[in-house]
Amino acid sequence: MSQKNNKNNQESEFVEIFNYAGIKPTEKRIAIFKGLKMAGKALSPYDLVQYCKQNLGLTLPAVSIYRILDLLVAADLVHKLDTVNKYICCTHIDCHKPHPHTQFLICSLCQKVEEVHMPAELMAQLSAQIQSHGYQLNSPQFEFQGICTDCQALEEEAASNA
Amino acid sequence: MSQKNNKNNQESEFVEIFNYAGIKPTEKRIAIFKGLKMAGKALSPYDLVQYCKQNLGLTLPAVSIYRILDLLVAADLVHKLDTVNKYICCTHIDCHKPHPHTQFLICSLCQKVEEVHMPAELMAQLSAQIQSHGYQLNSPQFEFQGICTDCQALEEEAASNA
DNA sequence: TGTGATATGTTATATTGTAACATTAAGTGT
DNA sequence: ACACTTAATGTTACAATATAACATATCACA
Repeated sequence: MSQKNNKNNQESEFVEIFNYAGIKPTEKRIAIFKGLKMAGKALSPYDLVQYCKQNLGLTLPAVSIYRILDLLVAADLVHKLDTVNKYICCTHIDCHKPHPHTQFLICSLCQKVEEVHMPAELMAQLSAQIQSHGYQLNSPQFEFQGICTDCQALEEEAASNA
Repeated sequence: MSQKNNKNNQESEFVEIFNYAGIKPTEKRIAIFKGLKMAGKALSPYDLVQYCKQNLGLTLPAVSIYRILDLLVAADLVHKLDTVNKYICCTHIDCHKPHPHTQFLICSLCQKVEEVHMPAELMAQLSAQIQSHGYQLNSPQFEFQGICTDCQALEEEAASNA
């Protein structure tokens, strides 16, 4: 099977995902989604402009990126990380069902993002607490800031040198 | 006791707080801190420019606000809400001791912020979970987005009218 | 009172985000 | 195939946010 076929398979996979999500699979939308998936980390809209230009040879105006990202977020194919104003590809795009609470761990130094799963019970307790204070969660998404293992190691190294 | 004396008492209270926090109690710093306290809600740096001009008759360049806010945050007199890029006065400035985990509930519609206290055990479990994924929390602060009771009511009203 | 350190102001500019409108492309019915 | 409508993207302009580099002012202390 040639590279071209692999590529086409991937493209058609995206088309399928878009169709399932109920949004039209246009060239630009797929490119942005693909870029975000390829990048494997959270990107800002302007990061994506760069990424698409360098890695996909596609020059898009920032405005289009903003618009398309909004669309992808609304379709739940992409998550917006409010704490850092970046976007990340949903890891559940293959399981075609609404997914439960999503928790993101964001490294405040290198900005690496991990989508993790915490015990459902713990998240339920947390939600209950928040609701007991009168707040209704609008999205089942939590973002937590921390320092990832890599950056912890770097920090320790720097400290021992100083 | 005259208004003037009340004001002076308040000012001197601020001076005391600043001294305790180890930062010099300059006029501008106190003004910004006071403004944030008076406002009683989270403000962006540019919001604060407006607020100080209108309510304190003090015109400060945004740059100074940024700088002073950074300082106040470092001194733990003010919290920065990363999710909304706003600042809010710490509610514990009177208790002169390092305070434990702080949780903020932020209304995603009206931006009202409440600093709440959740069960220490729940927060400990949450921290443990986050750390078990290799992330070390850099600040004991959680921000949760939701819709406050007031805005919930407004939404229901709007829905019934439609 | 002079002098170094700290605090604030000025100017300029980078970055991020949106609004208003123009253009292009894609469907739809005849 | 044709005109016609709608959706998608691009262009331009600009508002809002944030920071960098440097200038000036203020304070503390010898």
